[in-house]
Amino acid sequence: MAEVTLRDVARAAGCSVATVSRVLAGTRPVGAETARAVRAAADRLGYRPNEVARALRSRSTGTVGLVLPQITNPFFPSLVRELEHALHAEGRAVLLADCDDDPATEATRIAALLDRRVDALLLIPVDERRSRDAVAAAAARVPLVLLDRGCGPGVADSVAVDNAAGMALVLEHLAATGRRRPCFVGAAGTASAAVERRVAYAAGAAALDPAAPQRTVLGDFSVEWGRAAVDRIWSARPDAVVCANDLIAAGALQRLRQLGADVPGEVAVTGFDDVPLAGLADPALTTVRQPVAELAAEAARLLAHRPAAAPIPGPRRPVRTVRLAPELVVRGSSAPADGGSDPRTTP
Amino acid sequence: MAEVTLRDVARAAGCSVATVSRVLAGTRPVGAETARAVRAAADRLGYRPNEVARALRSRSTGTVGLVLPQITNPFFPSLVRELEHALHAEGRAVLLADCDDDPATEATRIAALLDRRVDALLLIPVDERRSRDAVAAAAARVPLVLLDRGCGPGVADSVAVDNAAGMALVLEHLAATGRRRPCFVGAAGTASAAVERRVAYAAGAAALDPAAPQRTVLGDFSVEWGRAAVDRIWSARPDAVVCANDLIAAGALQRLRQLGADVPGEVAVTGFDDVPLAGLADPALTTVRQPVAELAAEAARLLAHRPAAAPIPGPRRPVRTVRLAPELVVRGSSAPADGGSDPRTTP
DNA sequence: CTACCTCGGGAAAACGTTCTCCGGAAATTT
DNA sequence: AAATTTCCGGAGAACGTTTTCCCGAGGTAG
Repeated sequence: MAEVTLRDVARAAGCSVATVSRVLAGTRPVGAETARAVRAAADRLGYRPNEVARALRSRSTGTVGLVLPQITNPFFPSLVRELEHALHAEGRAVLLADCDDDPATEATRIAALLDRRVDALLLIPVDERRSRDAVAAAAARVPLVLLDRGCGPGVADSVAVDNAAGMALVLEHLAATGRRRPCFVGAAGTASAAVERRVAYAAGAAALDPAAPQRTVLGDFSVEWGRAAVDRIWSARPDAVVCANDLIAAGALQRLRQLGADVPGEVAVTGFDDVPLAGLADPALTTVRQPVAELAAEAARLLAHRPAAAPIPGPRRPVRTVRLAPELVVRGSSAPADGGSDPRTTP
Repeated sequence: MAEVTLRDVARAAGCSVATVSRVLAGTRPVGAETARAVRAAADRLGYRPNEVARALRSRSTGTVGLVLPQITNPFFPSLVRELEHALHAEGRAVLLADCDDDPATEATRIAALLDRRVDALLLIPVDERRSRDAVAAAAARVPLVLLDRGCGPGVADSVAVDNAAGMALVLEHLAATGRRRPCFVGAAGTASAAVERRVAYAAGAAALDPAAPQRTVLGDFSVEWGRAAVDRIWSARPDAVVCANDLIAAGALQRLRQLGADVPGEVAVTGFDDVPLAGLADPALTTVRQPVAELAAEAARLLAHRPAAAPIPGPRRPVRTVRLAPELVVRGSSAPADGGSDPRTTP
């Protein structure tokens, strides 16, 4: 009773293994009579196909590797969730790999997944530059879609939010609510989200007021940096602190409160990503929401449409890049100083 | 160049497939000369064993299924991370399944993982009662360890924090800092963490002051419920709100602030789990830290020591239950009303 | 009546490992 | 010196599918 195989079902149904396989996989028409008998037998014995054997024979494991920098980054869980659901809906399973924010670990994990013969990889690269080689190598072996962050031009298909558009939304909102002396707290390094957001800020701020001095400080995507950054900029008394993500913003908010600053009266604070804690901060954080569900759906779609590994490494197929529109979520942390409530404000 | 197999290596090394396998798997001593030749050939060709074929033949996929209720619950990511690292360190890969907090989905996911022939399952059950059948069935087929939440007595090995001890730490701390009229905001339902925490609260509160009336309200483990709960209890003016987890506590804190209550001066608030946002709340949340790394290590250890599925379903092996000691993390939300700072306070 | 399809079904060859036999050579024992 | 053990290595059978052949029966067309 330990393991019911095709042979057992065949024996019970009084036909050959091939026939059973055909009935169950629906791979070729089979006589109605036999089909019923087979299905009955399979049912009665509680047959469950061995996915491993199937994978070996058909050279497809029905498995997708999901590689991400750090599952503890609060932006990822909801993304993982959506991806898991999208893939499971197609009958594919998800092999998860956490890279500890380390490119070397990332390379190891990718190799392990390839050894396991994943059909495809979904990958959020740790670093735009230092992840490139491993990613390019992997992309040559299986369909691969980059998520959320890019990895150099032409390396692989990718899906991400339009960071520039998001930053523009923030700046526009701040300008519309009378903020005139914004200041940017970003992340250094070559991670594409970091780069795109700081470039977009610089461009947008300059467009709004070419005369204003640009005040920008760079650290990493952490709460600690948010706290530290405030100490570096508060002396200039900005009336808005634009942060490169919600973690930074949460840290900034905390420190500003400690310093006795009035948010949003004296200074507005904005984030990026709309992670769960954004709504819980006090005041609740105005931020840019990433369309997580669409991101996941689009990634799954790209995978499905990526014709399996080319038999001969022919002319490099052009990579596809999808940019999704973000949405501004206005909350208390950027309410107009005059106290007028924005209709879009969420509790 | 698409796929280097044992045969290719054997051909290149001038020996048989069996020998190559033996050298590479170190499964039987092989002549030094041949071994070198084989390794050289494997190296030169860039041979990588096909894990799928290996799995089929050796009846072990080197894969563990990780099934959890909702990856978006902020307590899980760090647990997932630790588990992933512990398992990858043993060369096992993690198949992730998210159940959307639904027992039916959970059953589906478990079945899918079993079809994929996972070597073992790590499972955080959605619900103590409604998950039981599926879990018991799975436990009969592969080694299975329950994490964080139980699933009825004798169903499977389990590892969890000692919720009673954690709740006792909280009550003791509150009593020591002069709180006399605590009130409990818990979660209804049969999830074991919910049950254990509310039972422990009731027991502990009664022990501290048998005369005091027990004030307890029950909802679920969400921020929204935390907010709503405050409206139900604030009229009784408790001097401490003990919450069943950090999400509830975060909601409670938020609502109390809206109501103009002074935390911690007028009322202390405590949580449970020590999720990342606990430290970010204002004031930072006093809570009970779960020893996540130990939890993961212990779970991995149980898996490793669980002798693979018994060939004959012999006498039910007694299940092992591990309870780990929690740690109280005192932060601002329960600072003594007199303003005296607790030495253990963390920023 | 012969020739040619179609249709349902079986035998058996893959897929890439691991592992059990087996056999010969060398080393050890009697 | 014969008998036994040890050591290396190869042939080939699994593992449980899918898929390619091939075959016979029945139908239709020439």
